[in-house]
Amino acid sequence: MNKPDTRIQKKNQAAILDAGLLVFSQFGFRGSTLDQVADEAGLSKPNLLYYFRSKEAIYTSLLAKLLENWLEPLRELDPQGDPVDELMAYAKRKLDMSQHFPRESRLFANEIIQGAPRIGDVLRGELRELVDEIAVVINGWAAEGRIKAVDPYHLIFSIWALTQHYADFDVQVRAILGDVDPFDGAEKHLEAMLHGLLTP
Amino acid sequence: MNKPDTRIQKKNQAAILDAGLLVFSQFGFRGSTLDQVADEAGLSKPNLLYYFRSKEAIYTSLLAKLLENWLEPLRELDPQGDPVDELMAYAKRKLDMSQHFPRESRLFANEIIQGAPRIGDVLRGELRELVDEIAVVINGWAAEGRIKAVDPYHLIFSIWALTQHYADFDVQVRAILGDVDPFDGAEKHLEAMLHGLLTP
DNA sequence: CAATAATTTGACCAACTGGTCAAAGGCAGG
DNA sequence: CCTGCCTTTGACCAGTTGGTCAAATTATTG
Repeated sequence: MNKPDTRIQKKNQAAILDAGLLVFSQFGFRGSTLDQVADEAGLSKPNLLYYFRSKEAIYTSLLAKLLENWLEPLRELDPQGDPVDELMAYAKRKLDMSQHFPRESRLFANEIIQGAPRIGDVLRGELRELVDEIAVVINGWAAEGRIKAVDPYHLIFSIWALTQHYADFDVQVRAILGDVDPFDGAEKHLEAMLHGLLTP
Repeated sequence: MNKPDTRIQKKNQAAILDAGLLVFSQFGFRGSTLDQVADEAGLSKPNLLYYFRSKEAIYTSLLAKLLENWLEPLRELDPQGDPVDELMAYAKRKLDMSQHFPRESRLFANEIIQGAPRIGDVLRGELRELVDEIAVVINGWAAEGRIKAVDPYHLIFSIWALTQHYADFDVQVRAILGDVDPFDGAEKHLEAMLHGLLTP
């Protein structure tokens, strides 16, 4: 029964999601209006609602897409690889996302700050399980003496915190750095931090 | 001309600011309504507006108070002290704020994510100057060989990022840690991070 | 206790909100 | 060119929003 989307549908749905991402990531769900999204997408409000059932539908559609990209890098972490390399690679992947998809990061941040009303289940379910698995791996590495003993959970938190900071607090970072590109120094600093934390 | 506030004024203004802090920190300025704040404060909406000119006035009043507490710990950093001790003390001060004043942290986060429309000037002015001064101090310490060479700006960012993460992403952190108190491990991890980053 | 000032409220308003709907406009295949 | 479907829109609606105001209520003070 699902007819494949026409060209026009694809284009407009993409435009709406792109506009929604921009608006929702800045003002959060409650602070955003359909008119803002419609303007940004270059469509009329009723036209938006022809493609999406409701404001909520646009938002949850964005969140769903986001969660995939959010969890994926975690899965790519290879227990067989070199500990420092693996964690560094993960951190860099996250930093790249902050650099190239800051709106996604801010959307996520907004949702969490609001209390994660729509993704709390994923956090307590899928995400937690994933992190638990990785914690086991990291503890294993530490037990083998391949890295220093660290709390794996807080290690992961610090990678998240630092990398997402460059997207979520972009305005503040740039206010302080002036013309210097934040991401130049960020990567080196991230390396230094992980190195100091992990290398025996 | 400024008559001192009566008991009733003090009580109600405090109630309004407390309610405003709760509401604004969760939903941001645009996502919050005066009715929410009024309910939370246990006052009627017109009564709110008897004490504050507008929604904006409540919000900016909160931001002003917040900025003081936000900048103060930075000023307490003593260039004469022991580098690692000083930075560690600063980080712990920030972590304590995240633990005991998470709403303030989230209010700040919301404002920044929105693009800091009301405090951009402070960021580019007062905050930037302060950070610049501290950067000089840190660079001095490094030049004297008392700490490893680090980018002082990104060092400060990582302290901010990590400490505020525990307040702003509280829901996510607790979703992952379950019953474990985040702030137990956080302080130790913060120490480990700074130690690894600073100790030669 | 009366008078004055501070506080609280219900009724109200214009603008905005998310959402509906019937009708009109456009576009493909025959 | 016509038919049928996809797309777009203007008009509209009920509920919410920030904010006003005059009147009522409650302190405070001489």
